[in-house]
This record gives sequence, C-alpha cells and structure tokens, in this order.
Amino acid sequence: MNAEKIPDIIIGRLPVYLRALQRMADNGLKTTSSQELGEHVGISAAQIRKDISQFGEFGKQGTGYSIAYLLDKLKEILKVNHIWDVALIGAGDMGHALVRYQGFTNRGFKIVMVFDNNKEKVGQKIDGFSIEDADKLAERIKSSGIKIAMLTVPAPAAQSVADKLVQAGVKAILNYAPISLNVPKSVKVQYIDPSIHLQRMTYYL
Amino acid sequence: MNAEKIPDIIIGRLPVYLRALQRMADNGLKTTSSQELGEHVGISAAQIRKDISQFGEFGKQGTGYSIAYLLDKLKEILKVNHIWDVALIGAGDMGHALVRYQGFTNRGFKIVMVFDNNKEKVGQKIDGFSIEDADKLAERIKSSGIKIAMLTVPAPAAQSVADKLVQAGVKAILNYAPISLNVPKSVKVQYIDPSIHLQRMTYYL
DNA sequence: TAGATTGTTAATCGATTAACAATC
DNA sequence: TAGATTGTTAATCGATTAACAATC
Repeated sequence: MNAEKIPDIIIGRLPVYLRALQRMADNGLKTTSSQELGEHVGISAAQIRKDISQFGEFGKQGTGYSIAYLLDKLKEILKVNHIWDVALIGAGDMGHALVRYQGFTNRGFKIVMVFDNNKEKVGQKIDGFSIEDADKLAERIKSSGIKIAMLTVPAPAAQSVADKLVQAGVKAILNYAPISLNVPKSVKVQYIDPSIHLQRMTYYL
Repeated sequence: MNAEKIPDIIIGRLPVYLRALQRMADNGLKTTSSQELGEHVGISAAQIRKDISQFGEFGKQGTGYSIAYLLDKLKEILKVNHIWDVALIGAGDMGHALVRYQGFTNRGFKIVMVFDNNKEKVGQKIDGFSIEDADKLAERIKSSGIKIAMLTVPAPAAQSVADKLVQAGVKAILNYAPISLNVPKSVKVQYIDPSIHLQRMTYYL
C-alpha cells in the first residue's frame, strides 16, 4: 500500500466500488473490468483504474480484476474486513428505522447500543435491546471502546451530544440532525439530511 | 443571475448555507459575514463569497450580508421558495420514518403520496394518509405532475421502480436503496446509504 | 499469437485560495 | 473618517481525462 496521503475524494468513491462489486459477486460474477465497473457506478474507467492503483496492482492486463480479490482488498483498505460496533443516539422514528435496518449486516457495522434522553423511553426495547439513558452515554461508550456513533437527535441537541461523543473517544459520527457540527479535525463527520439532498436537485428542475 | 453554467459542486454547498442562515435567522440574527458563515459550516470565507457571487451581488462591503435577504435569494436560486410535492415509494421502516419526519416542513418539500407493492399494506394509513398500490404509481404520478420521488424500497426492486418513475416524469430521485441507479442524464439522483457514509470514515480510524 | 485491459504518464481541466481595490 | 468586508482577479493547487507501453 502506498504511504502517501490519499485524497479524501478517492476514499469517498471506494465504498461505491465495494457495493457494486459485492452485487456482482452476489450475482455469481468472477471478474470485471474498469470499463464494466464504471458503467455500473457511473464513473469513467480511467478514474476507476487510477483510484484503485493508489493502493496496489490488483488487476491483470487483458483480463481485468478478480471480483473476490478486489472485494477483499477494498474491505481491507476501508477497514471493514471486521465488524465495527456502533452506538446510536436518539430513539425517535429515524433511530428506530436504523436499528431495524438490515443494510448494515455484511457491510461492516452493527448497532450495539441505543440511547435516548427521554426517561420514559429508557428501558423500552427496540428489536431486542434496551434503550439506555443518555446520561450514561459518555461512560458506556468510553468503557466499551466504541469509535463510531450515529446521531438521530433533534437539531438543538446535536452539538452537545456530539461534544459528549468526542469526549468519550468517538472518532466517526454519522449525523442525521440537520445542523453542521463543530468537532476536532481528528473526528470525522458525515451528514445525512434529506432536505439538503433534495435541495441539491431542485436547482435543476 | 449569471447565465453561465454553475458547477454542481457549488450548487451542492448552497443548501448548507441556506440551512445555516435559517438557523441564524431563527436565533434572531440580522446580518452575517462570509467569515462568520464559514465558521458555522466549515468552509473558507473566500469560497463562500465566490460561491454566492456567482448569482449576484447580495452583500455590502463593510457590513456583510442581510440574513433575510440572502435566505430569500438562496431559496429562489434553489427553487425552494415554494413547496414541492413529493412521492415516497416503499412503506417499510425507513419510509415510515420519512413520512413522519418533521424536517421537510419549511424546507420546500411535502410528501403527498406513499406507495408500496405489498397488497397487505395497501390501504393502511400512515400519519393520516393511505398507502397506495405501487401498480398505480406511474399513472398517479403522471397525472399529479409530481417531479420528485424518494425511494425506500429494497435494493433488488430499486432499478425497476426508478424506471417507472422516470417514465412517469419524475426528474429528481432521492434514493435510499443501496444500489447505483441507471437513469437518463436529465434525471438527478441523490444517494443516501448509511453504510456508504460509514465506510467513508472507517478508512481514517 | 492476437486481443484485451491494466497501470501510469502527461496534458487538460476545474476548484480553491490569497490578495486587494472598491466601497459601505 | 476609519474599519470592515465584499466581489473579483490572478496564482496555486488538485482532480480528471486521454493516451499508450506493458503484459496477461
């Protein structure tokens, strides 16, 4: 693997390649080419080759890429060749939907704790495990060594919860609250806000 | 407004500015500067000024931007100064969460139809309105003139539903299914896949 | 072998930043 | 006025594409 710094924009495309390759594997395909993969994900073949080649020589001239091998390599690069425990904060509708979501299985993640600050919800069960008191969040996350959290609390609460998560050692936050979070540079944040995504498209309508 | 083509990457930042400005307005602030706005959203002041200046001269030297005025202008540019009707396809957990989501109000969107292909779900109510039969999707969307859809169906069904949506005149799809969609260039797609977002961060852990 | 496809280089294209005159 | 901040230009930086030798 290349020791130089890989641009974040390339890292951002790798999960998309991974998802498409997994789909091909599920369909029983054994090999693919940058051309074919590119058609699936809507990215040029040249760019796919360039992206992949940042990490090693995983293809073969003439025949392309072994899907199984490239899958392994991408999982290793993205560190999803093992399962990450994830904490979820906010047991509202969105939190419930994420707890029940089947799409984390086989993609490297598992929700193992759910918190809410509403005392009436604490102790209730979602899909088998109990909602815990948000007051215990820092302590529980720190002692369990969890590095990834998903934030599905209302916007006004998001920053203060994020501060606690950072304090507890969380290094990656998937933020569903519609607000930009202020965190140290060592902590990564990804944003999911359906209104933002929709507004990105209405310009073109 | 500038007639030249605005890069998509700039369009993508405008909703983030809009969200931050709305928050400032809600907090009673009247004016802001590119510096201050930049600190809120994590973008350089120079870039914010450059982005905004693509569309006109909305600021004043010495005092910055009127928040109310810039909000109006951004809403106008993004065409969210009126409410768009949205169709939702897939009444699973995620679909339910989106129907109940409060975050579309005041941001330009309203879900007005929900479809599912499960005949047992058809006719059931979510938050006051009935789940409709997915067989009627094309017809209903076409006759209502809806241009925006949210897709919360399982991955294997997503492409064929997307084809029907395109056929029915939909021009913007917010896709929650974990698969890249193939659509004509005139149709915009935005992707929300929590596993993809998480995998984008694990590289750095 | 002949055909296909990689990995990589160089050229092009596009985005970001720094700096500052204009001006509120 | 003096200070602040915009809009814009030029310089820098970074990403994408095209092309092709290497080679399976």
